Amino acid sequence: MNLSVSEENYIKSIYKLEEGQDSVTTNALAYELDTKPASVTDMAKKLKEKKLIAYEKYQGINLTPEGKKAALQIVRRHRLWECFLVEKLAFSWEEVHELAEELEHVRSEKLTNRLSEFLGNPAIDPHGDPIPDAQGKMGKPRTQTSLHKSQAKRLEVMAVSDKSAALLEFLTAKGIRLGTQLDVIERYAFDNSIEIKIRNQPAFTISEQVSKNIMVKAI
Amino acid sequence: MNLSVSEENYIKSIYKLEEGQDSVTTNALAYELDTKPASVTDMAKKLKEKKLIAYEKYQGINLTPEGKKAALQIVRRHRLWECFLVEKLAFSWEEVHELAEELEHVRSEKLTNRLSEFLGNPAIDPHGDPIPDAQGKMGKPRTQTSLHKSQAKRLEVMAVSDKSAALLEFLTAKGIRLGTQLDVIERYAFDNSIEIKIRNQPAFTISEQVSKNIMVKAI
DNA sequence: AATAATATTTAGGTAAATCTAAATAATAAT
DNA sequence: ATTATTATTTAGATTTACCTAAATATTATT
Repeated sequence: MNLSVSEENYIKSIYKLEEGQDSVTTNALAYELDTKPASVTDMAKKLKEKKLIAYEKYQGINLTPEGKKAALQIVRRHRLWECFLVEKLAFSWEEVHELAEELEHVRSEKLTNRLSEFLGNPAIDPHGDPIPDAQGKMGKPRTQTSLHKSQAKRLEVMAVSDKSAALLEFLTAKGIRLGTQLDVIERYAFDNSIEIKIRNQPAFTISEQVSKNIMVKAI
Repeated sequence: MNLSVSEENYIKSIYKLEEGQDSVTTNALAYELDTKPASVTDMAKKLKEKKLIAYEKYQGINLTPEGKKAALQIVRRHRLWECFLVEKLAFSWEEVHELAEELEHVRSEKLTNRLSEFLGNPAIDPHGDPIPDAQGKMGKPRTQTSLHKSQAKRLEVMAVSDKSAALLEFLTAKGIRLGTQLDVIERYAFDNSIEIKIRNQPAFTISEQVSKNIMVKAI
C-alpha cells in the first residue's frame, strides 16, 4: 500500500484521536489536521476506498486493522526519529516534534529498522511514548491519566500528549519535564485550572488546556 | 524562500547539469528529472518568477546566485545524509542515493548543521563528492575526467557520477569502488567500450555508458 | 538558402488535495 | 415534537505539478 504524505497524516491523526473514543468525528479530525471538515470528508472517501478506514456518512471514522498497521508504522518512524534527534543530535524534547513530523514520511523499512538498531531499539521516545516494534507491537499504550483527570495528590509526569512547541516551551519554562514530581495544591472548579507545586519551587497555576495534556501517574 | 520538493529537485538537477555546460536545455532537464519538456517549461517560468534561475524562451536555463545557494544547501543535505546512512547505519554506497533523495528535502538548517557536526563535519560523501559547508563553500568540484575521456593508462577511481542503483551494483560486482586502481588494456573504437584490469583480477570490458560515469584521475 | 529534423513552447486537460458556500443530516433545546 | 444549533456532506473552484497534442523556433542537412 503506497500512501501519500497527506494520507499518512490523516491515518496518524485518526489513530491518535481514536484512543479512548470509539470513533473519530469529521470536525475533530479537521481541527487536529488544521484543515476544513469538507477536506476531511473528501479524504475519508479516499481512505475508505483504500480499505484503511471504516467510514459511513455521518457515522464517524475508524481505522481498519490494515489502517492501524499503517498508523503504527508511521508512529514507529516518528518516535524513532525523535529519539535520534534528542540522543544523537542533542536537540531538546520540545524541538523534535516538527522535525520528526517530516522525517517520519520517509517510508523505508530497512532505514527504519537500521535506525532502531542504531539507537539500541529503544522502547520509549523522548516524550515518554512507547515505540512500536517492527511488527507493530507496542508497550502499554502509555501512562494512566491526564493531570486534568487524575485524582492523585502527588504524581509524576510520564508524558505530554500534545507536542506543540508552545506547550513544550511553557512546560520547560515552568520546570516540568519527564519524571518531574508534583503536588496538587488546589483544583478550581470554575475554570478547571489547577494549582501545582514542584519541590523547592513556588506553586503556580496551570490552565485546563495544559493539564489535559500532561500525562501523569500517582506516586 | 520556501521551495516545494519539486522545485528543489529542479534546482538540484539544474545545478548538476550546469557543471561544464554554460546553460541547461529544456530537454536535458526533462530527461534528468524523468519528466516531459513541457513540464520543464512550466517550472522554468515559476523558478524564474522566484528569481532562482535566469531563463528566456529558447535560451536555456542557468541558476542565479540565489539559485546556486539553494542548490548547494540541497546538495549539502543530500551528501550529509548519505554519510550518515553509510557510516552510522551501515548501508552500502549503492543503497543510499534514493534514501538521501528523500531525506534531503527536510529543510532545517539546525538539523543539517547538527547532523554535520555529529558526523564530524565530513568534507566528502561516500561517493567521493565534496560536501558544501554551512556557507555553501565546497572543496574542488571533484575529479578531473570520466574514464571515458581519460587518456591515462593507469588511474584511480575517484567518484561515480551516476548514482543509479543498477550502475552501483554493477561496479560493486566487478570490484570497482572508490580508490580502486585500474589499468586500461584496450579501447575499442567501434562501440567505445574499454577493456580494463584491476590488479590481481582478470581483465573485463565495460560499455561506454559505464565508463562515462566513472570519474578517475591518472596515477 | 530552403528544407528537414529537432527542440521548445503554448494551449488545454488531469489528478491530488485543498478551499468556500450552500445544502442536508443529526443533535440539542425549548 | 418542533425548532434551533451544530455537524457533515455536496457542489463547484483553486493550486500545484504534471500530461498530450499542436504550434512555433532553432538547428542541421542537403
